[in-house]
Order: sequence, then structure tokens, then C-alpha cells
Amino acid sequence: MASHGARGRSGGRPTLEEVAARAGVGRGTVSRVINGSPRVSDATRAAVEAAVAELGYVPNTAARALAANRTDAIALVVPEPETRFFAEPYFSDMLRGVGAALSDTEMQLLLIFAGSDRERQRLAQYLAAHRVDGVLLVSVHADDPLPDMLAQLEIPAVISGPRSAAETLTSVDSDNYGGARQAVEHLLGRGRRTIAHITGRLDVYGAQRRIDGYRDALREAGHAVDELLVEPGDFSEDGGRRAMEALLARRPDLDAVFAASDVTAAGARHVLREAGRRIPDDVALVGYDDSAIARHLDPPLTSVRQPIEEMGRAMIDLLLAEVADRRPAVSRELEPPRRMVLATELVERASS
Amino acid sequence: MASHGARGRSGGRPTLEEVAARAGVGRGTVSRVINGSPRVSDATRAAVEAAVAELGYVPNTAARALAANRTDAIALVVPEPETRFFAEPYFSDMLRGVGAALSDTEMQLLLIFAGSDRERQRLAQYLAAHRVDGVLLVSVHADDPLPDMLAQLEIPAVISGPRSAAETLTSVDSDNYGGARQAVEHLLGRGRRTIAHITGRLDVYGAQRRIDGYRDALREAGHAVDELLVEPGDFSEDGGRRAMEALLARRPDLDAVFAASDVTAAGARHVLREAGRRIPDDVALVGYDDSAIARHLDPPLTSVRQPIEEMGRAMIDLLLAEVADRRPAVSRELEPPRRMVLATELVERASS
DNA sequence: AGGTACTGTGGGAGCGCTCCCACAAGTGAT
DNA sequence: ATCACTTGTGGGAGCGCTCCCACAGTACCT
Repeated sequence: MASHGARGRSGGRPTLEEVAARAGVGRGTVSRVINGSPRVSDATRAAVEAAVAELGYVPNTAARALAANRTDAIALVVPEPETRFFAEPYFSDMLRGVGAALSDTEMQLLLIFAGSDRERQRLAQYLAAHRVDGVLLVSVHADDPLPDMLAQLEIPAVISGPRSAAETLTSVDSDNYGGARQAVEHLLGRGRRTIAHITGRLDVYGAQRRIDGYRDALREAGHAVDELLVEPGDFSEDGGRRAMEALLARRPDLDAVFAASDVTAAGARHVLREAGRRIPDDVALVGYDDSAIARHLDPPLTSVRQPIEEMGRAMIDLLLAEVADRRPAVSRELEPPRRMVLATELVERASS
Repeated sequence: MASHGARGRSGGRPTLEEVAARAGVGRGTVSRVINGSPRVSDATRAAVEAAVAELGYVPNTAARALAANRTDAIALVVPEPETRFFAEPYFSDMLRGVGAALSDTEMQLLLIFAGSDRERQRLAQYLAAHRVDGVLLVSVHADDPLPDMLAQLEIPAVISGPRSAAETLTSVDSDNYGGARQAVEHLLGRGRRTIAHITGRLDVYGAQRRIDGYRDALREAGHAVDELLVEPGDFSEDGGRRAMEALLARRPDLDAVFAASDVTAAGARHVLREAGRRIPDDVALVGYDDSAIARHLDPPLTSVRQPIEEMGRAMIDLLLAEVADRRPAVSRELEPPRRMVLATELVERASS
């Protein structure tokens, strides 16, 4: 390797200093132009820009990061194994939204999986080294220590799907409560009266909100809520199957099912078919997520769509704002966390 | 914000200097310990490690990058839109292999999509800024300018699937030639004599090698190669359909088809069915890739498996080596590019 | 005329590390 | 005892930038 002192002398990449010399101005002025400061005269700006173009100057990120104490990078942390990431359209939609929102920014996006213990270990190191200015957290379980860790390191973070009503991080969510109401009101409007609900995992806040929406929609329509019609699931197909069996055994007279996810609905559909119930003639079925599976089910599944791509966009907007007006944690603790809730949309198909 | 001078003074992250003071040694010694240099006595090493643990020291990446002129990051560049990345198992398998090979390294992996012009623009800037030490290139077309750009910037790179026999970059590939031979020899072994080949895109080197393998296998078994049995496809299902129609029209007596991809085979299967040919009774069918589609086809498709995960691992090994013994480009040009070819495996199923 | 403000600019200091040179201390051959 | 290495260590210089202070120049009030 070349000797240390001679490293970037002539053949290497041009530096700020060289651009300054070329443009006949000082280092500070070039820096101001590069960073878009308004305190530069038009003539000077033009001269600097010409020098930049002539030399093909590109700022050295490491030097900038060191001097300015920022990295211009944010991480999308997925606390799941990679397999799930690729399997579920949720993540790719989210990534698309995030990517779009970031595309007119200098910010660089890092995708970090933290499914295994080992990966979590690496992530902890990574965050401790402050290698990103902010973190996007998706699909976090209620007892995950990650959010606390971020708070302690004072790294700005935005979470999709708050962990509880008392979420301390800035959060973006879809309107789980409203979405559930839409589903139930739709079923009521179709003349259904005995509407069951297969819930999601009860330790997921969004699942709780869907239950609330289900109950309130019934109540406000003047129906009593029969707890025999509510059966816990876990978002999985198998869970949907088991829940449906339990429901059919308890209330064979039910005429509609609202499932907390499309996959759950697919499991329920299977059991209903085996029991000889026709969909939607005997039992109407509504799912949640409007995932690919909803379109391909037989019959196509009515489902509640969450605007996932928009959520990704919103998360970036909030995170960038938080990174920009980063303040001492003290004053931060006094403000309530920012929240954003996006509307859902009922997509009607043949199953209801 | 706190004043510049006071920034990292007391509340902030510990620095090398502080660790050195704590351990009662010099800055250089701490640096040696951190970087695993052997030129440190055991006692000193222990003292430094204790200080590091007590202070919770984590090296500042930006400072290290600036001083050492490296980033400890490499990029996996995918010159495709994100959608394809998520749709094709090829990429997720590759990512798994790459991730595994990297997991006991300090290297950080960046995933960069360069499907649109805009994204390519960003990538160019990114590379010009030397923000990564090396690049992994997957799925590059023959006329892509990316490799030249990398060469000019003197950024180490490894390509999966060389663009031609004269590929100048270090490359990792599966044995397309051998894989095709396996497929054809298998069909010959099953007593088939009139074996057609639907090729891949002719501008893809791997597709050419599969054609070579097909021809040589037939020739060496003492059969003449009938060019009427070779029809160009493009790896797509539709291409497979069209090619199969052409082949059936020209040589209705064919008794086997070797397709250059599983998707192509699926298209061919469709046409064969419509023409009333039974698989494998009338026509045996073999695909390439051993993708999910092969398992789910009716009948399940015999296919040539490429060890994609291993290829990912191999790419990392080669790239890290290249990054490690980075030399002036001059001496580099004198050596031939390194190449690695991994064996394929025929997975036999009901279609042949 | 003097003050006050603002605009535009140059350049010192410093970010936290790595690299390398200098040098002390020990080891063994002559 | 001298020389020649080797091993371990400290610290200066420098990586390329940002931040900020200082200051010249101009404009506008008293």
C-alpha cells in the first residue's frame, strides 16, 4: 500500500480543500455550497459548483460523519427471520413505501434482520456504535426490549403498530378499531345478525383494537355482544381452523365470521366447507389485510385493507422530523409521543 | 445543540483516548488491542479489555473509516426492480448465503436495488463516494455498464453469473454446462431419443453454456444434434409456450424436452397438455433451477438444482479476499480474473 | 459622523481514529 | 562487552470534513 502520508495526494479523490483552491475561495465557502446554505452569493456559488463538476468532487461520507456527528443513514429493523420477511407481502409493501419516501433524500436505508439471538446481538452493537441516525421498527412484540434500548441510546425511532395504548415511541398505525367496525357494519348491512370474531394474538395491541371495534359496532347497532361468538386465534391458518371449530360447536347458528387476518380466514373457510356451510350463502366471511391470499381464495375474500405503503411513507416523514429536531432527552420526555393513524378500507368480494 | 467544542466531553460515548487513560496505556496500544494485533503483551491486553468493558467502549465507525480509508461495508447490488427481488427465490437464497458467510465478520451488508434509472443514478453517486469496500453483483446483463464503472473506480467486485467467457471480474457461477449435460444424460438414460431444448435468453452466458452442454451430451452419446430441436426461449413462461408450439409443429415426434428454466418448462407443459401429450408417458420434461414451481407443478418437475446459497457464500469469500489484498490496479490487470464454478445436481421427479 | 445590523467569507480547531516512527527493554550470537 | 535483532509501547501527524469565530464590506438608521 502507498505510504500513509501520500495517500490522497494526487491520484486520489479530490477533497474540499482542492475544490476551494480551484474555485479560488475558502474551505468554509465550499462546505456551505455543498450543504446548500443560503449564505453564499450567487457568483461564488456558481464558481464552486463549476469547480465541483470539473474535479468530479464527491464528499467523503466518513469525514462528514465524523465532523458532524451524524451518519445520514437510518435502519429498518425487522425483528423476524429473513424467511418471514420474504414470505409476507406486508414487509415488501412497507419497504416500497419507505424507499419511495427516502428517494428524494440523502438518507441511506439499511435493512437489518434481528430474528435470531445472534442477530440481535449484532444489532445491539450496531446501535451502540450509533451507526444510524434513526430506526424504523416494524412488527415488534409487546415484550421486546428493543424500544427501551433505543430510548436509552437516545436514537430517534418510529414504530409501526404501537405495542400498547401507552406506547412511548412515535408510532404509525392503521385504524384497527375503525377497520374492524367497517367489517362488522358491512356484515350487519348485509343482513347478518350472528357475527362471530376470530381474534389475532391477544398480546398484539392491534388485535385488541380490532376486538374493540367488533364489540362497539355490534353494540351501537343495538345488538348485545355474545362472548360465545368471540374466539381467540393467533393470525395463523391453523389458529383460524381451531377457532372456527370451537365456534361452530358453540354457536352452530352463526351466519358470519370476521377474522383478524386473511390467513386466519383461510383456515376458517376450510372448516366451514368441511362442515357443509356455503360461503357466503350460509356464512359470510371477512378477513383482514387484503393480502394476495384474499384475492386467490375461493370464493374471493372480502377484506380490510391497510395502507401499508403509505404507512411506510409516514414513518419516514416522522422519523426524519425527529432526527432533524433532535433535542436533549430531557425536554423530549415532557412531550407526548407523536402518533399517526391511517384509515383502512373495506374491499368487498364474493365471500360476504 | 451543545457547543461544538464541548460535544463529546463527558456525557458522550467514551473514546479511545479515555480507554487508554483508564487502562494506563497509550492510544496506540488500545488501538492494537481493539484491532487484534498480536504485538501486545497478555497483561496489557487484559488491562485494556477490562477498561473497554468498564467504559462500554464501542469504536466510532466514522473515525475509523476516515483514518483507515475503508468502510467495513459491502453492497449487494441487484440491478432489478424490488418486485422481482421479492418474487424470485433466487435472490432470497443468495441473500441467505451471503448473510451466513458475513455473520462472523465485522462487515456490514447493504442491499441496493438499481432497477430504475433514478436508482442507478443514486448507485453511481454511492459508489463514487466509495461508501463500500466491495460490491457483489447479481443478475447482470451482458451490456450493463456497471462492471466497467466498478473497475474504473477500483472497487473490488464479484459477479454471479459471468457475462461471457471473457469476464474480467472475479466470478462465481454454477456449472451450467454440466447441469445441462446431467439433464440430457438423464433423459437419454430413460430411453428418450428425440430430445428438444428450449433455451434461455441468448444474450445470457449461462444460457449459452446450457446449449453447449445439451449439444455435447447428445454428441458424446453418439446422436447427431438436430437444430430443428433447439428453439430459443427467454426464461419466461410465455416464451416456453411459444417455443413449445414451434417445436411441436416442426418435430411432432419428440419424446423429451429440456427447458432452460422451470418457468419455461411450465409454459411448455401447458402446450404439451393442450396437444394431448401425456407427461412423462409421451414426453418427458426437465426444467432448470429447482425452484418452488418445480415442486408444485403437475406432475412435479425434474429439475437441475443450482447451489445458490453456497454461491452466495463463495462470493463473499472471494470478495473479502479481494478487499483484503487490494493492490494497485496495475499489478491487478496482469493476473487473470479468479473464477469459481459450483456443481449442480439433478433432482428427479415425476415429469421424466 | 457614528453607531448598529446584516451578508458573505476565510480559516482555526477539532471530530476519533489508524499508521508509523521512535525508542526502551530484553534476547541471543559473536 | 558489543552488536544485531525482536518485542512491546507511546504518541505525533494526518484522514476530510463541519462548526464557529472573526472580520471585511455594505446598508440603513440615528
